[in-house]
Amino acid sequence: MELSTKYSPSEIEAKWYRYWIENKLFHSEPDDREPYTIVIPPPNVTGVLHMGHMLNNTIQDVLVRRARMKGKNACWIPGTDHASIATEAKVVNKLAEEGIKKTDITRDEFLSHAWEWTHRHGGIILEQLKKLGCSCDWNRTAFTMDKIRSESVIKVFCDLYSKSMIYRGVRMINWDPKALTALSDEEVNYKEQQGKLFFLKYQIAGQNNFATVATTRPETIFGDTAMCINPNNPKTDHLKGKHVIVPIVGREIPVIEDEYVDIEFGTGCLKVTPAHDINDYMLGEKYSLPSIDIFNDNGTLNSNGAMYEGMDRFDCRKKIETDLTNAGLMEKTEPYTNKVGFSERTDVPVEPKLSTQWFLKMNSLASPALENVENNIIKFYPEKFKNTYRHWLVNIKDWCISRQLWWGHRIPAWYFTLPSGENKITVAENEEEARKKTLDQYPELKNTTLELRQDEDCLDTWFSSWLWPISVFDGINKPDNKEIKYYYPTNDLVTGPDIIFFWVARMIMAGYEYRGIEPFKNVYFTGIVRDKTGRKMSKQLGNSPDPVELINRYGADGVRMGMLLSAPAGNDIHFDEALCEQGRNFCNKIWNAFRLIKNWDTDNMKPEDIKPEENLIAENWFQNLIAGKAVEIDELFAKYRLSEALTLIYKLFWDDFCAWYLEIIKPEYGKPVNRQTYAKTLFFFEELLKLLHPFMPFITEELYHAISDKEESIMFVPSKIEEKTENSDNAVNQFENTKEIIAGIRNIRRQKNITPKEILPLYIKTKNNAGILAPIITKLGNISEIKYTDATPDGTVSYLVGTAEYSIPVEINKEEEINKAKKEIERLEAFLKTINAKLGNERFVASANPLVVETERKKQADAQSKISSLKEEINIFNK
RNA sequence: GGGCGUUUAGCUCAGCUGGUUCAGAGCAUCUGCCUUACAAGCAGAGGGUCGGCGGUUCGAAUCCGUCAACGCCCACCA
Repeated sequence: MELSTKYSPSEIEAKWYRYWIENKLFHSEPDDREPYTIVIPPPNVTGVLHMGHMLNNTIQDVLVRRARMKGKNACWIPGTDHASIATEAKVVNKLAEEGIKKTDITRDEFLSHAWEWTHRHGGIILEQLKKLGCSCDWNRTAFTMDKIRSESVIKVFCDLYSKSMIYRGVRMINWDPKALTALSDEEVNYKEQQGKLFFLKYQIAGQNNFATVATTRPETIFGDTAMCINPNNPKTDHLKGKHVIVPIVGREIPVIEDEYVDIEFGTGCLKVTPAHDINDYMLGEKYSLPSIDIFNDNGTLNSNGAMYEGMDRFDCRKKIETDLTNAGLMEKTEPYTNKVGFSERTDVPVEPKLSTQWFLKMNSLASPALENVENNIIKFYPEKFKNTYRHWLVNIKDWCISRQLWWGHRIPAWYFTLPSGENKITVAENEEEARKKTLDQYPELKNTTLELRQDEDCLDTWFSSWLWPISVFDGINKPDNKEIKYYYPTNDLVTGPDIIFFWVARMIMAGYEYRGIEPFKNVYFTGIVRDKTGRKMSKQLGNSPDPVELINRYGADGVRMGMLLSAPAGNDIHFDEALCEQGRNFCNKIWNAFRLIKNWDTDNMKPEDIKPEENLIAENWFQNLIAGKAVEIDELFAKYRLSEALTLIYKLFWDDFCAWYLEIIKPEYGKPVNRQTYAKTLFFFEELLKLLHPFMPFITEELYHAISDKEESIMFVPSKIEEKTENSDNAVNQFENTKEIIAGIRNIRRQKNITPKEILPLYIKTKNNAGILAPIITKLGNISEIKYTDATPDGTVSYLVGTAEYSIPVEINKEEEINKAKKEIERLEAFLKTINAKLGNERFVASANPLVVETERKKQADAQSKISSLKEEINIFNK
């Protein structure tokens, strides 16, 4: 059989993914096996795959495939998120390109455009995940705005409202003047801005004197309803009890006193604008100040802005600076750097604004969420994120859940007016229900034409996401259904720490509120994917590689390995394409190991009675090695140290299996292999493939079938590795020692320019030869014979492994060898000195662990014995 | 301003409750090899006073204090 020396992934990947899907191998149904469940963090429905998704989903797939292989009923639920603000913004832009303004069309028209957009672009990302090899149960694909999920959201809203946990209130919120919506605190990013500090002069009422105020936002003077000073500030004493006049508008406002004002900052006078600053708002509440809103929703000034009405807030700032300067009311300006909040979605400065919004009370939801992370019912990996989590929950504020958007779940609240003229609200799952409820509550409305107007706003996207682990199993609408009972709580959640509040914390809250139990047991926080210079990957920088392009270039297995190698939990990953190359090279190595084994002459295999001794040793060694490694891998998985688990398997395959095991058992060219050895080798190869399968699903499935005829997919085949025994470590250690002996031979060959083909004898001077695996040394060292001697023979170069001395006859430079030995003696003597110091220290011998003392004694003896060997060697040279 | 975290080889990191010759791994680099599985490979080698200073201890990369640099989160003095 002729096989290319290079592994080519593309056809193989397509073939096996098709096979997995056609045979429904990812599909899960409840049965009597133990479930293992992951819900995907739903990506934006119209998004495309980026490197963050690659990392996140590779990790999930590794965990799912590992669980599946361990015999669990693994179920990975895929799906997408409607991403209300982001998607609505995209649709608005698209309509704008066609010359359509959102304000010119009806809600229904807009929504039909949005759905069309969603259907056109939706799900691309899920197709990309398939390329990566993700083993999601695609029959269960969910969408946050499909029927089940929408009904769940509405139901939960009504429920929380009926429990008085949802309320409507006027609050200072972050307003996005571009998206025309309220934002939650978490959706605002603060950035440093170069601006100016303006010193404005307010005339003191009834005097010809002025009080100066320092502000960064002179355009908000129209909303001023007080000036505030610190009662303890002597410099502003003269203002106590006075009134001042707001420039331009000429309105008189009181001077109030509060210690909130920083005496050191600016002039010690603060202008108070309750409608447009969160702190001023609090002052306004405290002193019952009126609140004057001066902005329209789009950030232009309203009629309270006098002659500036209709002007944009930033234009107004410039204009008012000029006007105040001309009027002599601008004392001065200074350059000033401050932090301004920007909308995460539209990147425009947010405007603090008083507005009527819907809120969810968080206190009662927060306490079980906090408690069950603190007590490790839900574990975080890495644990450090518990700190962040705790901090947020302890200082939690009510959640503003309404958004002034159309794309999303419309708030199920209906407004109506009583005959008395009073306005009322009914919250119900639909209009019909609302009508019924309203009429039940107000029988007097029965004979009127009751007009119900539904709230125009939508719910925050996260108000659907927080139900995700429940709603994907329809556990809100049908709390007792078979699926939710079987799959929930899920096992692992894999996500980024940036959404720990948005999503993780709130899912935990919803879990306890609606199921009375945690939604998942472990949370694995991935890092942020950065480029190799440490910059965050972004479209703007253009430093993010296209994941699909990477897969085409290196193969999905190669890319998966590249991602994982650099990704310890919680650390940012510095992504470098070189790692994908390493992954691809590894695939190639596996492929070539397969070629070697596959091409052995199995028709003329030797009968087992002449099985070479070295094969027996190698089989025994590798058997023990893999048993120990399997245990280590389990331990690493238990700690979610996937990158280390992969590295371990990588070295096991490459260094131990290929470089040592296969080299030992490899028959001479064209010669047949021993039958037993062959069977054993196939066994090892298949077990290695199984260990690798969660990380590299495609190549392992391909080779599992190609190496020997198999019916079943590798993904369900449990490991057949025997348990580690007490003798395992001995066998492994003995082999490690042998590797060093062989390395010594190779080293001498290299130093003396002796080709590996030249056969050499090896002399060994040792007190016991029990630890020496002669047949292995003979084969891999290309040694003619091994002779045990009492003294180092003349005309040889020697080296030490442990306490034994090995020598090979070569042409030598005595001077050089003596110097080498002297150097080594020097090193050993220095080492011995530190050990002697330790052992000579009574307090060490008395207080240290006896085992430690024992090893120190052994080190001492070893060093002494090595030194005497070397001295003897020098003597021989000097003869 | 408050909190959290990081700092170990050129790069990315491991080193768990101090003690296994503990200073490690992978990649990169250098040297020699196209040795019939694999040059996307093989065989070797070099490279670090574990961020600085101080302390605890018989013993510190590991524990404590402090300083520095970097990163993240929270708050947001107009």
